[in-house]
Amino acid sequence: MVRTPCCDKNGLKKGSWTQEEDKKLIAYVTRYGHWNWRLLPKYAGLARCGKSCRLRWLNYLRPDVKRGNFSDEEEETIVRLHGKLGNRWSTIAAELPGRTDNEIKNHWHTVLKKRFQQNSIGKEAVISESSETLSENYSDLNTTSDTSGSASAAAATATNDESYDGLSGLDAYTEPLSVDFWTEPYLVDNSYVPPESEPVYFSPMYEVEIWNQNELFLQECEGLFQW
DNA sequence: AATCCGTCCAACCGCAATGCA
DNA sequence: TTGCATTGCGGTTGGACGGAT
Repeated sequence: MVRTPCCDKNGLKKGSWTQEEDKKLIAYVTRYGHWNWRLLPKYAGLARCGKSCRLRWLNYLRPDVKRGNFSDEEEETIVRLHGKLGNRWSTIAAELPGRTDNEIKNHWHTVLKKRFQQNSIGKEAVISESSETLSENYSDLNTTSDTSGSASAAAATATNDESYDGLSGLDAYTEPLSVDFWTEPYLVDNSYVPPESEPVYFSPMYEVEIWNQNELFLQECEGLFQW
């Protein structure tokens, strides 16, 4: 979606994720969990590095990721915690269920920071800078939030709704899947023979019958992914 | 209609922290 | 205790998109 797709020196794909890749990742993590991000893409039939898979799952595909605009309460929390903690986005994210550190970081840089800067400029004309603490600036934001930020956020959301956002692709669980999807991981990976030290029972190859007769699994997934 | 420009945000990168043999 | 592997975090990038010109 964003970066130009390319392959690195190891032949691993980079750039935006396709619907098919999302399906594979969701299907694998839902069933087996993320017991080892490094080995996961190999077992899941993905030509991605584990780091990329982890990021995609945590920031976008997890069933509990909240999409859409930030509420006033959420923005207030972000501003307050940022004033207290600084750029500790993961800690801030922990206080906002369903929001990821990446999402919060982006929202801060695109909306809240500007609001904060505008607010600071406005206040400089009235209050001497020396007497004003950073936290006061932040707390001020809570009562002066205008609608411009929300409007732009809403516009961005609308944009996302129209394009492929990965989540619409989760119709994977409501629309019939092709046989290819469930068999492709084996086709991709069948050249890989895990060493004895690796837990082969986490591999789809270990449960071929389940992956081929996936009706029950699909029903389980439908219950988990109701975006 | 075409082009420019600013905004948004998914994804990458590098480094720090943690786990484990 | 040490060194390697893995995970987690924060900064940054750059393409898509929409509005302005």
